[in-house]
Amino acid sequence: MNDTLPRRGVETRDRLLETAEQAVLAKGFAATSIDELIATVGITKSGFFYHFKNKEELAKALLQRYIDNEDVLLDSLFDRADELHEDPLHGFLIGLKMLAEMMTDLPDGHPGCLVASYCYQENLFSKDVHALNKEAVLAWRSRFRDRFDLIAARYPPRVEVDLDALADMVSVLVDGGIIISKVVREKNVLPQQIMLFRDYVRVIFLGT
Amino acid sequence: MNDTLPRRGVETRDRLLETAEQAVLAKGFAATSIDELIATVGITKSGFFYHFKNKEELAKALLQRYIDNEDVLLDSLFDRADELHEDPLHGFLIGLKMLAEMMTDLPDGHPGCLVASYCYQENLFSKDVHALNKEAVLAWRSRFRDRFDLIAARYPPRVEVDLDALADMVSVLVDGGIIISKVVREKNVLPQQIMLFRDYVRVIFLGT
DNA sequence: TGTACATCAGTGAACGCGCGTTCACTGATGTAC
DNA sequence: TGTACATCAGTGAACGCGCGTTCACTGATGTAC
Repeated sequence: MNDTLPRRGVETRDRLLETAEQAVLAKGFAATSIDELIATVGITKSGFFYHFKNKEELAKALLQRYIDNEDVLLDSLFDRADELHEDPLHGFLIGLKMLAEMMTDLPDGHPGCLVASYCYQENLFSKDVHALNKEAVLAWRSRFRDRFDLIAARYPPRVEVDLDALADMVSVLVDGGIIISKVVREKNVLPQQIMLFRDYVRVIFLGT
Repeated sequence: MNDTLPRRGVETRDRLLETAEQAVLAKGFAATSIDELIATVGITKSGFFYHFKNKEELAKALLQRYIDNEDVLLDSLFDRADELHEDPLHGFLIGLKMLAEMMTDLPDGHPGCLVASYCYQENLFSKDVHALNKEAVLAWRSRFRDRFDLIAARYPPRVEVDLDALADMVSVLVDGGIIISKVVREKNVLPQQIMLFRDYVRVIFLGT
C-alpha cells in the first residue's frame, strides 16, 4: 500500500460520513438508518459502531466536517478574489460573483445545508450540536461583518444600514436560496439571489 | 351541543394537525410518531387511523393546511396595508413593515416553515407533496411579481433588476431568516432581514 | 311520535418489521526487544 | 532477524423496543318512514 494514502479505517470512516451526509440532506437524520449506510459502504453494523460509538456521534462528526469544509471553501474563494483586486469592496464583489458561479456550476443544484437540515430537526440533537450550529452561523456573521467594516471605512454607506444584518443576509440568502431552488427545482434561483445581494451591496456602498 | 361549534370529529382532527405541526417543525416528520400525537390529543391509535388512512395522508393534510393558512394571512395583511395607502409601492412598503412587526411580536420567534422542513426531508414524501410544495412557492413568486409589475409601471426601477428574482427574495429571506433566527436564537434576525429587503425595494424604485 | 337503520368517531388487541445497541470474537498490520 | 504482544478495523449473532398498520367491534348521534 502507498503510504501517502490514508489508512483503511480512515477511508471507511470518510465514506460513511459522505454517504450519511447525502442521506441526511435527502430525508433527514432520523430517517437515515445505520443499516442503509453500511449497505452502501459495504461493512457490517459492528463495523459502524467501531467508528462511531452511537448515532449521536455520527451527527456531531457530520456537522463538524460540513462546517470545516464550508469554512475552507469560503476562505479560499475570497482569498482568490482578493488577489484579483486589492480594494476590499471590489474584491468582495468579485468574490460574490465567484460564489454565484460556483453555485451555478453544481450539476443538480446545491445539495443542501446541514445547518438548515439540523435546524429543522433540532429536538433530535444534544446541546453541543446546537452550540456547534450556532457557532457556525456566528462565524459567518463575523466573517462578513469584518469585511463590511473594511469596506465602510473606505466607502461610507449611501444609505443607513445595519452591517451585522447585512452580514447575516449572506447566510440567510444562501440557506433560503437553497430551499427555494430545491423546492421549485430551478438551480438558478440560488445564484440569482447572490447576484441580487451583490447589486444591493454595490448600491449601498457605491450608490449604483 | 351548540350547533355553531364544529362537530367532535372535526375538532379532534384539527387538534391532531396542530399537534403534528409543532412536532414536525421541532424534529422532522420521520421522528414524529403517531403514538406521541395520540398521547397529547388523548385518543387511541385506531382513532388516528379513522381520521387519516395512513401517515402519508397526515403529511399531505398538514402541508395543505399550512399553505392555506399562510395564504390567508398574507392576503389579509397586504389588503390592510393597501387600505392605508392607495399607491402600490407605498402600500407594499407598509405591508412589509407590518410583516416585520408581526414576526417581532411572535413570543418565541417564528415556529418554522413546513415548506422548508419538508424540503429537507423530501425523500420521505410522494410526488403530490412535492407538487404542493412547489405550487406554494410559485404562488408567492407570482403574488409578489404581480405587485412589482404594478410598482414598476409607476416607478421605473433606478437600477436593472430581475423582478422574478426580487419576488423570490421574499420567500428566500423568510425561509432563510427563520433558519438563522432559530439557530442563533435571536428572534430579531428575521424581522431585520425583512426590513433590509424593504430598504432595498425602496432604493430600487425610489432611489433612496 | 316511535322504530329501524346508517353513519360518525372512535376502542382494543394483535401483527411483523426495522431500528439502534451490545457482546464476544478475529485476522491483519504495527511496534518493542 | 525473529518472536511476542498490542492495536486497528472490523465480523456475526442476538437483544428488546417502538413503529406504522390492520381488523373486528361499539356506543352515540343523525335520518327516513
